[in-house]
Amino acid sequence: MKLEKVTDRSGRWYDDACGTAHGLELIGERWTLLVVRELMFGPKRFGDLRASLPGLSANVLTQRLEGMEASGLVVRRKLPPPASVQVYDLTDWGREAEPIISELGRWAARSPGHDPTLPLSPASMMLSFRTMFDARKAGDAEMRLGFRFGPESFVVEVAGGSLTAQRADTGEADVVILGSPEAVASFVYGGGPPEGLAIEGRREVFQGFAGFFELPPKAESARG
Amino acid sequence: MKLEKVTDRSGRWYDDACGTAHGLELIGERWTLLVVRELMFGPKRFGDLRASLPGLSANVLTQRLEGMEASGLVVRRKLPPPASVQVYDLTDWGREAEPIISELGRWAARSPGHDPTLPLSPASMMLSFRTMFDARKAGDAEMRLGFRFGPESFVVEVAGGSLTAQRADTGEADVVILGSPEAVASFVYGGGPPEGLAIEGRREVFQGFAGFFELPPKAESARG
DNA sequence: CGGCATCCGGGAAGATACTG
DNA sequence: CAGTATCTTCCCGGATGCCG
Repeated sequence: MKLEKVTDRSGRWYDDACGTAHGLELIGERWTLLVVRELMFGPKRFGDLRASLPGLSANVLTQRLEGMEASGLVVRRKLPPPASVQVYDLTDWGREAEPIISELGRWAARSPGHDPTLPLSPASMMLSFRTMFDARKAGDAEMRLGFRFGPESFVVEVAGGSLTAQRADTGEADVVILGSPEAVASFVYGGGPPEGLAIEGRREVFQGFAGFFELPPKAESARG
Repeated sequence: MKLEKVTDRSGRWYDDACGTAHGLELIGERWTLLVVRELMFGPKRFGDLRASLPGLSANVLTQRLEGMEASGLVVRRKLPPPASVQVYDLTDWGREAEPIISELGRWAARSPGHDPTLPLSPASMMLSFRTMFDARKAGDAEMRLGFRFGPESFVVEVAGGSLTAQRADTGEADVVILGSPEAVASFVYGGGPPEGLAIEGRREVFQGFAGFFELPPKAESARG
């Protein structure tokens, strides 16, 4: 039976009462944390998850979702008619894993081996805004930006020294940016020109927004 | 050659510019983060690492240490004579992974499936103090506690609403606790009597110290 | 004994093809 | 579209053995 496989973890686990070890048992398997990342802005369908994680094959995704459902990270839900499709969503507790993702990302951005030119999913891009936002640089600026990555759109709001990002319609934004997550990252973090982006509305707002972020310095690798 | 194996990650990696994904490439392999945890309080020898991670076999530990050295997490160092033994130590950057360990532990402690009766290493115990310390509960208390787990000893200091824990001689402590990490955890987090512990010095200081910690409430597993 | 290489069995990951 | 079935490849973990 399938349930046995999910719960029979004989030998493969850490036998360690440390919370960190238990955390690794929950989200330490390959791909699991990236699935959490992709669900962080709301439910997704099986196929959408596959599309945003190109290296992940269908059978492994099935296994991961089963395991995550069994440990209470994820719920499988049917959208109400007329959609009537099945989606996967994080539980409240699963969504509370965001600080882990943030800390991991913040730390790894300092790695000498980090290659920022690889593909980037929309959810990654939005999460990185939350992680890398520098309230000191933003001061008391207030702005609302829309981002459209193909069919997915997000609204990012800066106000009172904090930043929020949500999946939402870009209707009321001061400026709307259309393009790929990679192009947005290259502009905001790379400091280059806004190549490959279509910008509708108050362009200078986006320019100012880009000044609220700075990649941390690379770590020296050979220091003890 | 061996170096090729370490760097040839073709196909097995995430191809994702997100910092989180890169972080998983660095510390996402099985055991890696637990090795970091064990080194968090200072260098250790190969055999000491094995002893504190019972499920980890020698060949896998060798592979992990090689990978961690290659990515700049760990340095291999020879202690000066007369010790003249080889030890592994975290780099500064490697030590900065502590927030990841903390967040993961804090989050996982809320898991319904967490079993706090499993074995616990001294380093885990000390890290959990750093993670779970509640400054509000400590107020302006000041104290210095020594912990002796077999050959390893630590000093924990509470002062000014913050807690520090280091590997150090227990000489100048107000109270010294001798026993197993499991017994300490059971007393501090479980709220039971101090069974299996020998307490030298001001017993009431340890009692008060235990009041500075509280496990967070378990998460509801079936909520979206 | 500490550190590392080698061999082997079991199992997880990845690719592809297939089904409702 | 949402998975399942199958097959291959590679990793994990245990045992053994080699050198200092």
